[in-house]
Amino acid sequence: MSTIKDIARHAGVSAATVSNVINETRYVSPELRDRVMAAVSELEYRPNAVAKSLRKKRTSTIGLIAPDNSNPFFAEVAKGVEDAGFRAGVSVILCNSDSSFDRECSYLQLLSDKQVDGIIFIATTPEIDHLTRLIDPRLPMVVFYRQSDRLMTDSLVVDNFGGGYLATQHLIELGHRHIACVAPASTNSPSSLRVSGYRQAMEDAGLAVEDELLFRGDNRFSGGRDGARHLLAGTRRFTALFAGNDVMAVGAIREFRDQGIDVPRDVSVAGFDGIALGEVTIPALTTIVQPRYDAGHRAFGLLYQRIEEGYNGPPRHESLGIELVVRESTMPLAQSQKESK
Amino acid sequence: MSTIKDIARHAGVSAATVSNVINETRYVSPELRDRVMAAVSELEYRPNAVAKSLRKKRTSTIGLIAPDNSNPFFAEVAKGVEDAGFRAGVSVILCNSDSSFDRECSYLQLLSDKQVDGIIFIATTPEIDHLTRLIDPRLPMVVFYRQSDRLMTDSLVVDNFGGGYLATQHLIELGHRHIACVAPASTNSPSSLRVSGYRQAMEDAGLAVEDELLFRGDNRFSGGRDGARHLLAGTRRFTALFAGNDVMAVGAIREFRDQGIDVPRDVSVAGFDGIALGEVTIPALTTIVQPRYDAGHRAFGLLYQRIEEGYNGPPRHESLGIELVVRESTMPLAQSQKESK
DNA sequence: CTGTTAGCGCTTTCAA
DNA sequence: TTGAAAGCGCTAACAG
Repeated sequence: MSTIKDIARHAGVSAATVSNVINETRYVSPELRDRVMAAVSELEYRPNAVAKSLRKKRTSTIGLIAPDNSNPFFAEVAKGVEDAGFRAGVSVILCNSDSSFDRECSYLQLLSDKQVDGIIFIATTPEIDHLTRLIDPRLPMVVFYRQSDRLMTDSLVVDNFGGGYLATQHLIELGHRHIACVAPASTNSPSSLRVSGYRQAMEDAGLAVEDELLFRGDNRFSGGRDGARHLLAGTRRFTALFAGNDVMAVGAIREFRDQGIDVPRDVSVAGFDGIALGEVTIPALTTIVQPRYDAGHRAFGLLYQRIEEGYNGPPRHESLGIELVVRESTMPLAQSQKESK
Repeated sequence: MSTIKDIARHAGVSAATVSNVINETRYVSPELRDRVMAAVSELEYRPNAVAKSLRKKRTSTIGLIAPDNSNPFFAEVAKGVEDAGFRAGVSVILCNSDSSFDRECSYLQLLSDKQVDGIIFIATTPEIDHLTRLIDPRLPMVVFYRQSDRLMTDSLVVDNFGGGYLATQHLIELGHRHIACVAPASTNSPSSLRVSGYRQAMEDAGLAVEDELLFRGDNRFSGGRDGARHLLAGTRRFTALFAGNDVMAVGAIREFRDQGIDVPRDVSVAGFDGIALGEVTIPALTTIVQPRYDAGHRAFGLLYQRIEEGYNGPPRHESLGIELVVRESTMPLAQSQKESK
């Protein structure tokens, strides 16, 4: 691998000149420019990005910390980030936290040590203030779902409470009275806010939230299955289910089916997230759609403004729009159900 | 941010000594060690990984190039890579090629410029020999699904042909005679080998492969839908479908349903990949399961042996086991179907 | 046992 | 309009 010095020697110019023609950073006479270019292609020179980073204190790399890239929701967000990054010439380091506080810490440190230009952080632990204290506060960071006044980071939030409310309200309007809920076990704000929205909608409609109908599991297909199994094993009847996210909704629907319960005929199920998968499952999922790909894009944009465009103002808190999309997994409470339960 | 020199000064030792205590790279007397440690924690010193990389010619970073991280199959492989990397202290740069040759090139260059220690490449373009010529052949690389003698890279392959054969044979054994096929449009070897396996199984059973029953679309839910729509619009009857991958299978099942065709009653569908999703769809997917997470792990392992463990031998070509898992989306050809078609 | 020195490959003053 | 020189923060000879 040839270095800038090899090119300089080969072209009979100084290293500075080589650098200047490559980066178009100051005028270089046509003759020299040509000689440099020739040397560059002859020796197949490629600038060493590590050296450049050390010198410029800029790596053109950001980190993306998310719980689990194999969950379609995070995968779709990640794709938005990667895509925006690619266009802007910045690469993204993929970090799965596995919803573990320790792993979040490790990655935060690692990224900071690697001198990334910024971090996109989909946090799952509540102690986020502690986390950010781990790293230089000047390191640009955009956090999903958390907004803290003590935190000087930008954030991208979604109205989780409103979404939970909306989904539950939809179920209530369909005539359901006994509505169960499954949500991620983590006490992280996104899912608990969704559950709060569920509670509020129930309360506003004068319906009781029965503890037995509230299940917390892990944020995967299996979590949804566990929830459904648990609910079915309980003594309380229900005709509808609000799942804290689509993946759990799909898992729950499957478990219902395995136990002879049809969705939506016997139980209506509403999810949250709007992952692509929800459009093709049978039944297609009624859910609160949030823009995943676009969220990734916007998160990157926020970061980029600080990294490249010199924005240095106060933290910004943008919010993502959500929308109730009614598909096949919910339906009006049937007369037969009303009578039997 | 303090540097190693700050620590050295603060502890009254040389930079070399600081480096040596931090990296435990040679014996340092307890006194000095303590002083260094004290300075490190007082100044909250963190070594700059970029500087270290420049010096050591090692970045502890690898690149992962895959078509699309939001496709569950690649997502699950990526997770395996990331997880193995995390444990070994190497970070992974996420690169979506979007199945575009240009983008594969860009990323290969980028990664190489960034001095990554290795690349895991899930290639989708046939011109892979050209691609690898873009970068230093000494850069460790493990390629998925391609095995080229001209290529000096390690590879991880799966018996795509055998899998396609197996899935089709399963359909044939169920009594199906008119078996359609949808597969990714790319002429990349994985999917075309799967289709070849399908063809061979048909031929071995004395069945005709009808061109009209072969559809190529994109490797997403929508590709599967397109395939189903196309097949249904055609004049040829079919009672079963082999989909080149699970995502297309799920899309196809959904489209069938939208057009009043029930799977598996009216049409049996078999997929390929074994993504987690296939266990929870309704109907659950009959498919050729390949180890996704484990594949990522193993790919990383191969790379790591070259990066860290000094392996410098000839290219290795490992293969991943596959398995036919029969679930709900396939069933014996019903008498009624036999008569009507 | 530890410190000095050189240098990884690049960019950026500064000087000409 | 260009070159020389310094230096980003670290590690690895080499000396002592």
